[in-house]
Amino acid sequence: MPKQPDRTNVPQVAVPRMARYLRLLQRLQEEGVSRISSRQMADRLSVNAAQIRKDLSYFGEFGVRGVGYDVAYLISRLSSSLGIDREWKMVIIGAGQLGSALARYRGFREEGFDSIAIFDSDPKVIGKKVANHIVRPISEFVPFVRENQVQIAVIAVTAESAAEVANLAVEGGVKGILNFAPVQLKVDPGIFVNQLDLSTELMLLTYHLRDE
Amino acid sequence: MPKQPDRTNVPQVAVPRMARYLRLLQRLQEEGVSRISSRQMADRLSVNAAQIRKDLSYFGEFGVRGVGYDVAYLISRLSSSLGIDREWKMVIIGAGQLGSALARYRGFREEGFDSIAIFDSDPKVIGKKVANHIVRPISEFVPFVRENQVQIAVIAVTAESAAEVANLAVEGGVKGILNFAPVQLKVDPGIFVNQLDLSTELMLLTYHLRDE
DNA sequence: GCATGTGAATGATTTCACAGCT
DNA sequence: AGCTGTGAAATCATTCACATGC
Repeated sequence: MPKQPDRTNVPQVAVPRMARYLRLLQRLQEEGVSRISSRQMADRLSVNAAQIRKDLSYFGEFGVRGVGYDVAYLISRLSSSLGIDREWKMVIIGAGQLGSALARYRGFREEGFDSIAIFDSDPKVIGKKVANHIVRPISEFVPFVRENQVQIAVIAVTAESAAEVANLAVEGGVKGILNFAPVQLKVDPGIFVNQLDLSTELMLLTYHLRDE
Repeated sequence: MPKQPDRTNVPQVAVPRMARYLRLLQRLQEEGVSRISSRQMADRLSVNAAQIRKDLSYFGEFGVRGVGYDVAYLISRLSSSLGIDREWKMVIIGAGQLGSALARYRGFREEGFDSIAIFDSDPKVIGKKVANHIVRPISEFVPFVRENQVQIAVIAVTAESAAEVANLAVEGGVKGILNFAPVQLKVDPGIFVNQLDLSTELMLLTYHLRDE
């Protein structure tokens, strides 16, 4: 009987690494590579080969001993493990600079993330066209999200409005939030929030650079 | 003799947490709070209070026993620990949607990050105005960065051009790179790269949502 | 009494090293 | 011979619990 991978003991930190592996594999496939070893992947990513093998093993046995991994097969299994083997419906809240840029970003659609609407509360912005979507008033948000079974909301509003907007998202039944506003959101358990703060990302640089 | 905090044994993961603490403290200061305990901070951030104290202790002794931390003082010490107690000169490469949005983002300047120029290779974009800067041709990049002692480059170009652009950045003497392109950059040691991939951030959500 | 700062204990993650398969 | 998958060892990080000081 084949061992069933148990998702409960996947280390948190392994998940973003899996995404990086997938990125590399997609690139390799474009380059025409059809088979690869953990060692070769490790060289390209500057990580330890055993770590790659162990990370993959949390999700299943994808390789062949003595041979390596089939690139196409591994892409398909990783995509499935990361949940991007299907389309996700996503809306963007905040049609400012960042929200508009996100709405237009092609990389999302390529990975199965489909921005189906963009919302704002500013009457000056509502009705304008952003990336083949008309900016909708935030008042339409909850019914829209309910009706269209939207699973993901991307919050690109100011720190002041973010908490309020997050409540609407939860009210509408959204299951995951990617939050660019620099505030810690408090949401119901069962709703997953990924907090992304661009200034914080720059601080990671300055921390390392500060005394050179 | 006071113990000197030894930066070599600061856990990697503590650094982004420090940035979160700083964010909270800035917010508390706006709310008029002047003193806080690790417990109160822990409650607001949903983390363990001992972790906050230990993280802070990697950088010094900032609190008073029996009393807590002075918010203004802790902000100043954290800012210094994270290297944002001064202005950083930054340029943006890529004047597409994301690059333009980043150039206009006000949050950067508030934390001391000063975008002093934006570059692109597309003649259709060069010369246009983005957030009070004229988009400059990439050919001017290396001399500009050298002359102005730019320390940080933000890469917001396609995956295809990113490696090339990173080489230019290093050639110009940039010390830190924030890379939004979904490729692993290989740069000289001593240059610090923070890789930020927006699709990957969404995958963190879908991983958790995939079977609900 | 109250809250910090920190060794010591626990827990998590990474790396090693090798059995097992091709 | 070459490479995966994985227990066991080593390393790294978090939490406990309490001495120390206000």
